[in-house]
Amino acid sequence: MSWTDERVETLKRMWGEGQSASTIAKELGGVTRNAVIGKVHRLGLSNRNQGAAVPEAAPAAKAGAPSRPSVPATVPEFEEPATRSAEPPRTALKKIIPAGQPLPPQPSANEISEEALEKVRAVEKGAARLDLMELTERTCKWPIGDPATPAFWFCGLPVQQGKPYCEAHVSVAFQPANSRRDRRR
DNA sequence: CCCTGATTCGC
DNA sequence: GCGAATCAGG
Repeated sequence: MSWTDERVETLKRMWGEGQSASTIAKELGGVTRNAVIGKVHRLGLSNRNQGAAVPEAAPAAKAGAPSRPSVPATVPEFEEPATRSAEPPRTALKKIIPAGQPLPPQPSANEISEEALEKVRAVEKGAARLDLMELTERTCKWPIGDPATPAFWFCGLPVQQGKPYCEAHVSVAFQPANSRRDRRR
């Protein structure tokens, strides 16, 4: 695969949207996230953040391969804001959750088999208890606890292939239509 | 362990 | 220019 105009444009757009390199790579196909990152740098749009000019004294010397003349490069000068009455709103860029799926709906334990519920309980005791930041495409995204309290985490167990949840949570999240079908009243 | 972007350097 | 390997961090 090569970087056609179209592909570059997609790259620019997605990178601008804050998508991760790996996500972009998947979207484009035929390239790895490394390729995407490399291209991003070559295009000169590496810094999604514009204002962070860190002086950064060269840490130098790694044992293996210091062959860089280490050019300070052009550090764009930045001005100290004269007025600072209040904290800047620090309105961040919209961030997009890396994990593919949106957060799951809370379980409504209506027509779920006792067996499945039991399993879930057992699983939740041994869950990985992951933080939001730690969720990936392969970690169960089932929320446990009250999001408003500190005692809130995500299951985090290995997901079932292609699903956002682990096996136990898949079984309560995706009920077969037949089981809830023909519930007459 | 999974992920993220950053950097280097042979091609 | 390209991107795998590697680095550094979460």
